[in-house]
Amino acid sequence: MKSDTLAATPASAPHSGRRALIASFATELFHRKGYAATSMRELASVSGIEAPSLYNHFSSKETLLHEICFGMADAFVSTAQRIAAMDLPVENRLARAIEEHLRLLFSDREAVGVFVNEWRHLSEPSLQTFKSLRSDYEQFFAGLFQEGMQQGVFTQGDPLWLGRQLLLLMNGSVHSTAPLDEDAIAQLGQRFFNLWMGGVASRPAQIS
Amino acid sequence: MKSDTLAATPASAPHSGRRALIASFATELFHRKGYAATSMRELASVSGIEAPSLYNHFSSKETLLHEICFGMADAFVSTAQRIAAMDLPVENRLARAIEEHLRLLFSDREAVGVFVNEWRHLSEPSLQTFKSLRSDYEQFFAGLFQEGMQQGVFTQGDPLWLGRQLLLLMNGSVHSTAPLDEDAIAQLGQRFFNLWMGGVASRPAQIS
DNA sequence: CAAACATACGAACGATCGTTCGTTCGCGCG
DNA sequence: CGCGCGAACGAACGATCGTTCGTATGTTTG
Repeated sequence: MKSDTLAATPASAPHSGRRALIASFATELFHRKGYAATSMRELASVSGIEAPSLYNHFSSKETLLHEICFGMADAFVSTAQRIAAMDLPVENRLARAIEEHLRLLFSDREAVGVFVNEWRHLSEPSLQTFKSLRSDYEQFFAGLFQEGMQQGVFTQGDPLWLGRQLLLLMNGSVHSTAPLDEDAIAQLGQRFFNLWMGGVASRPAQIS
Repeated sequence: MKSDTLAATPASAPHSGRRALIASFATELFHRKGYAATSMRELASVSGIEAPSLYNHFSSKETLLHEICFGMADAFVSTAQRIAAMDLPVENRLARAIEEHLRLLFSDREAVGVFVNEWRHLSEPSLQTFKSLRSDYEQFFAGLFQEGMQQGVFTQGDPLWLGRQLLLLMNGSVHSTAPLDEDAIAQLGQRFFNLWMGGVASRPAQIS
């Protein structure tokens, strides 16, 4: 019947990246409309199938969110571990951390948007695990600032506060529209690094 | 029957701030769980009434969101206009803008959280109006940076980018747990101002 | 060729959604 | 006293939610 025409397209991609495709559609929807406001039927619609068929690829709606959030979380922490192991001056490690964070961020801005804004819809115990990973990553940045302060490279302050603020700042880039190429990302990293290290004043600030 | 006991409590507050109370409960729920994930029945439950009774005070769920978002938006833009009219050096106006923004932010962190994160669930034409107000506020900060650059007080850069980043940074404080008193807010303002003007480096950054 | 498997489907489940309706009840005002 | 009105309620509406089930079909494997 209609299976000749309808099944033709799916069959043309035997067991190909259909699952990954659905995940990327889900990422876009979760990012643009939010997890709670996205229905499985809508996800199915943009995926070109019916809602029940989604469950041949993912066991639940939350599984989709889980994969997106933990996929990004794992990428961030493993990058952090790689940089932490580098034998470089602390300010260079910070510059590297900024650049790598931005690189990861711009590799999939929508996934990062979900990672940043929708993780709270995870349920236990995943929620606790996620928070733990997130805390690890914050601690990595805090550690850089603390180390820099001990060496006198950075001015004194609350390292954890500085780390969180820096992450907050960079993550804001998920809202930008245009994708950035490799060079533009490196330049943006410089921009963040310079702002963070030197501020915006032409001379040291002097206000009571 | 039960009306003797049930109606007693509501009657004790004749036509008092019931409406405002519901709005504040809604703010807390929208902030903690998100607009889409908050049901009218849950809001009614924490308000101590049944769901249909909510419609004696608000004509729809979105009306609640509308009031919260535009309440904050109006407060922010009117503050901006007040500061813009001040006869002060641009860096002092920036410091004032930071402090007043934080003051407003900490006057109701939950409402700001909704203002920042849940506005996208507004529908047209409110959505366009909101974006316009938001843009006005960003332009106010961008204007400060641009003015500072023309005077040579700030280093050159993209003023709109700087403005958005600064707002992003400050708005992150909605996630902090503890409320801050007047002095603590002023100190935090100084902290932001110093970070923004002078960065974190003990000496000017020097990395290729 | 047949059995097993992956993947799609329509139908439908119970739950919950935002909201409407008709009604009741108590308070304040004439 | 009586009358209206704000504010509450239970019942219920249609819609939509995430998900399950039985089934059909096409591909892969033995």
